[in-house]
Amino acid sequence: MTTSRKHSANVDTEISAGESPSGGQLPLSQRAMARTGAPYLQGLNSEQRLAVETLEGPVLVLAGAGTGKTRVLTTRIGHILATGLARGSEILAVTFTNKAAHEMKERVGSLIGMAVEGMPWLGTFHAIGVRLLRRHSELVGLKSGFTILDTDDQIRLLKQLLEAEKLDAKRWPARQLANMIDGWKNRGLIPSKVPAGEGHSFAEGRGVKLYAAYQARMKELNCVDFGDLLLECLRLFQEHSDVLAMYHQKFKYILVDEYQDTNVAQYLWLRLLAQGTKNICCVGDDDQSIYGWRGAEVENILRFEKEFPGGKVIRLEQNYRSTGHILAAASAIIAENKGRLGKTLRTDDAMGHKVLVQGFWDDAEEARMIGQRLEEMRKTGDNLNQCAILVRASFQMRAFEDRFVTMGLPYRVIGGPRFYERLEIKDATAYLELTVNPTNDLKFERILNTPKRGLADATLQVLHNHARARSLHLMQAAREIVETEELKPKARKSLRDLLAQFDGWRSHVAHMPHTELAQMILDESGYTTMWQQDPNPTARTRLENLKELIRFLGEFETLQGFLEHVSLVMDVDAGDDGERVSIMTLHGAKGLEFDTVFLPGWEEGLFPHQRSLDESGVSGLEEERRLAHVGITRARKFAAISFTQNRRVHALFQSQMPSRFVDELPEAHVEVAAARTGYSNGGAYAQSRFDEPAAGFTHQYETPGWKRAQAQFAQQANTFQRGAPPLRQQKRPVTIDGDLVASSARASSTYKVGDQVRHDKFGAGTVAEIDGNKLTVDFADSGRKKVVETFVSLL
DNA sequence: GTTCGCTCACTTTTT
DNA sequence: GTGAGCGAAC
Repeated sequence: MTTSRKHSANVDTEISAGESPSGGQLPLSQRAMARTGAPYLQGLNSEQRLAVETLEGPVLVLAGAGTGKTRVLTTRIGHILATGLARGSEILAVTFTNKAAHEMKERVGSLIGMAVEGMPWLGTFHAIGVRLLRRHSELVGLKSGFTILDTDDQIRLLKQLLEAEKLDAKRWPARQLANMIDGWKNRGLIPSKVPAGEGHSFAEGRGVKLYAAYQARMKELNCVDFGDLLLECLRLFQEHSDVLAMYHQKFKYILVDEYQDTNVAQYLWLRLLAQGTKNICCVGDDDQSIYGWRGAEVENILRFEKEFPGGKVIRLEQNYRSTGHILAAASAIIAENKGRLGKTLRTDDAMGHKVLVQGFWDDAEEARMIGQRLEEMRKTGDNLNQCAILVRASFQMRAFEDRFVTMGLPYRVIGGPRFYERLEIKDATAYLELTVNPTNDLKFERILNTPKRGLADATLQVLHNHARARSLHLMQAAREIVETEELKPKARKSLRDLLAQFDGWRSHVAHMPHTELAQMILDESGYTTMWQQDPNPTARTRLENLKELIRFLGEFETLQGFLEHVSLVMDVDAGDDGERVSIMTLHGAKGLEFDTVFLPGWEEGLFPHQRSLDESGVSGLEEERRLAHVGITRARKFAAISFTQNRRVHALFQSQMPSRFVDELPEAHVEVAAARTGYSNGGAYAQSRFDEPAAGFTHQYETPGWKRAQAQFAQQANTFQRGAPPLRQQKRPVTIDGDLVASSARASSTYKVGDQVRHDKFGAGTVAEIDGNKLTVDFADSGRKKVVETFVSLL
């Protein structure tokens, strides 16, 4: 490190003075670069610089925690572009998450000052997969407008298949089948390639047959699931060598982020593409591979040199994040693992605080003590945003939430259900999707009777039969059915009304702003009303979410653009401010860092998790250990590990043993928290049972006072967290809100023909027609438009 | 067609 | 202890 700092300093001198002692040792090209100015290379250490500049041939960058992995990746892209070796469109850069893709785009952009559009092939495996498939859909038996199934749709489809096979849904749950199929897809196996015997575990050996049926059905519906986005690409490349050759030509450089998380399918995909230039650079850390359970193969990274002949391995071992003791503790733990490539992290930072190890009586005490510590920190001015509690399993979060609610300590839970996984958001997008694309049967099923309109299973059955007999999609089948006597009058009318509504909405797609159309759809369909009338307190949040959805929709040009995005990008950043402690799982914390990290629940059976040990034995244990390593390395300045003697496991209290990982911590870098009464006899780590007279506390969880506090907090949190609503209502027109009734039902409009109105987007205009809450307005600048009245104001 | 109540399972989670 | 999902009763 020191050498490289000197080194970059030399480059500086060289530019100004034109001479340098080390200048002569540098390759010409690099000296030239330094002269023309390669500011992005400055500040890199020698390892990083090597990783950036080794462009030819396969390279594996083993980037330990906090060693500047993303920096290397983005600088490498910048370097390729700056040296003119390839254009943005000739670089394939893949990540796992959208978040990572975004970050990379942003950082490359600011590094090079280049437009993001210049890198069309920077994205997630799945996003790039879609892109490839859309281009060549016909070659894999799809039509270009194919849709992507989410997990919900997938399960729904599988359920139908199971039903058709007359299999007991209870004995053979669709979810299990879905997992099995996903597993196969992760391994790049199409139905015919599944090893004999594997499907036998499901439904008396019908597993593979069901998989094949599922694939066939998806083709009929012109859709794919997430796994297919890769699998179908593989098939495309394997069966159409000309297409593959084209991409070999195209992609001059390939970069892969988080390589340790790739599954077999992704590996095969990469290998096929890398056969072209062989310039593939994989960045990853075998010590941070924690996704084995969802198909990631650490083997991919361990075997890199074998699989990519001539490949170089570059290790980044200089850690810029954590202080000495923390790094030493993390290193000692991971050193226990056998199957690893091996790295030695080092830091120039001070030793800092030792890692604190502390035992507690139970999870309530654990939460209380951590809460207390956080409170003290807050009082002394520490930023709670820089503090995190990282748990192994989400049920552990509860104790902390309960405690923090009582204390009034602000916190945020990261990793709950994603925005687009919420029921109301899925329902709403289903309506939007159907308006644009009436052939999406799974979405049609989803909303047919939501809100309740008397169109349940019986009706659906009729529609299904008709659709199958005449090979129509459900919406079309419905159209034909309402013309017959097939349905009871009530259902028939209800269905006819629904179809008419969709026709109405569809007629607006072309000329009505899509946010307004979306609002109209949600109002007229009765969906908003459904939640407004729901006495459940969660309904409020759901309405808020719908509002957020409309707002988010506004960030897209068109409805179609939005929907395409939604199927792949499953998250919206809910920008919330205010200082809060983060509570999240260890998995969720990967890639993040905090000044202070609490690691509770280090107990045998919980961490390492029993199930991990049972199901995967030693490799399971090693993955858990990597998780421990990930956890500790999240901390910059302070890490506190704790365990409890007693924990509620399911319903009952269990006596717990400290995790074996606790004993693997190096004595020299750990401080065992001394309980106030002294624990020092016995040799075990502190049991702070006597620490604090727990008496009064245990009961308070049922007291009315506590419940009140909780309710109050929840309310506050609601208004506070969701923040803007009251404010936003004043600033911009209300979209969906508690008091907005299904607006088309409202008899009279507040406007009359001839009124002069203003619209945010279209400017001033004159009302020409009124239809319920929809106005036809002649705008001075934009001509005649249909708009929803809440979007305009009187001039 | 809807609602109620019983049973079951319960680690991690992205796209 | 709790929530989801399914089947049986209204």
